[in-house]
Amino acid sequence: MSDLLARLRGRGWRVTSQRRVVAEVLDGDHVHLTADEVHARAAQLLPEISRATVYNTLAELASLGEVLEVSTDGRAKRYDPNAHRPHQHLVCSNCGTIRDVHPTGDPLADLPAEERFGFTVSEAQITYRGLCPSCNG
Amino acid sequence: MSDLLARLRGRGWRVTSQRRVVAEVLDGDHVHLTADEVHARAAQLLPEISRATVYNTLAELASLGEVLEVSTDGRAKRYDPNAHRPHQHLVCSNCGTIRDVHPTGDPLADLPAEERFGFTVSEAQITYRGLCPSCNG
DNA sequence: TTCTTGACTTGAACTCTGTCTATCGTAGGA
DNA sequence: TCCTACGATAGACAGAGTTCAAGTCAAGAA
Ligand SMILES: [Mn+2]
Ligand SMILES: [Mn+2]
Ligand SMILES: [Zn+2]
Ligand SMILES: [Zn+2]
Repeated sequence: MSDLLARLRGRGWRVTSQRRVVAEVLDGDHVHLTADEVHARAAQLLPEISRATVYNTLAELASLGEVLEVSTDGRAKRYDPNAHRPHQHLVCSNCGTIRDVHPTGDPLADLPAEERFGFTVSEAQITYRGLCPSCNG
Repeated sequence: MSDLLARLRGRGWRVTSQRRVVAEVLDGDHVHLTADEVHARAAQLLPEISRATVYNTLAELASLGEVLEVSTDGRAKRYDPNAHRPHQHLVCSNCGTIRDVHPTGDPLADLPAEERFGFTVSEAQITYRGLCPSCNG
């Protein structure tokens, strides 16, 4: 995420303190925070940052392909900085923990032409569910 | 869906006019309505039906396994009467149309043990995305 | 360095989706 | 036909996200 700010500057973005702290909060592996979680952590670094700015920045980063929007349950969307290596998600049905996983093979290959209804299919999103070690008695 | 009411009666449910119209609205193939869409259609058959009753009934049907809750986007959950044959979903990225699809093979087989992080994995939900014939110029 | 300006940020009101609760109504058994 | 526990209702409430008018400031120009 460190050169993210450089890439954004290259695209003509103003680099503001708000955007810097959002980028900082989104650093790491297996990070899948909700917008309000991002806001809470950003506010520890920059107390006056507003909710609207966090929502705006996350939506912009997502539309540039710099972060992924992940909705595993019907609740709040989660924001994923691991946008440059394709992956899927494994979610604990009990506690909600999310891990990045890398299945073998091409998921699109399993959808035969007669099951495509004339669609141009470009992507397959897989959510694996189960119990994590802590929740699995 | 016609014998649904019989199954519910067998489980000790009271068969009310509200539950009848919800069951009627949920009949058909490739049906994936939101709760408020179900409410709107039910209200054409039974104008005084309330939003709360539709939400309650759908949640109960889902917990009995009679309908599926599907969340393909971060928006409203959709309710799927096709609960007795396992399937996945194909969604148009442009207009949101949803089709039931049946991929070949077992999706769980593609997740190797070293990518399971000690989880007991029981289910894989796949959302295929692309453009439907109408949206694909 | 200072000036200028349009992009960015803010906070509050607003929308959408879903839940809860107190009260009223009725399906179905006695 | 009567009883009553289960179900329905309206409206308040909550969580997630969006919108907007007004104020602020990053960064290029001079
Ligand atoms: Mn991820
Ligand atoms: Mn379906
Ligand atoms: Zn768990
Ligand atoms: Zn379409």
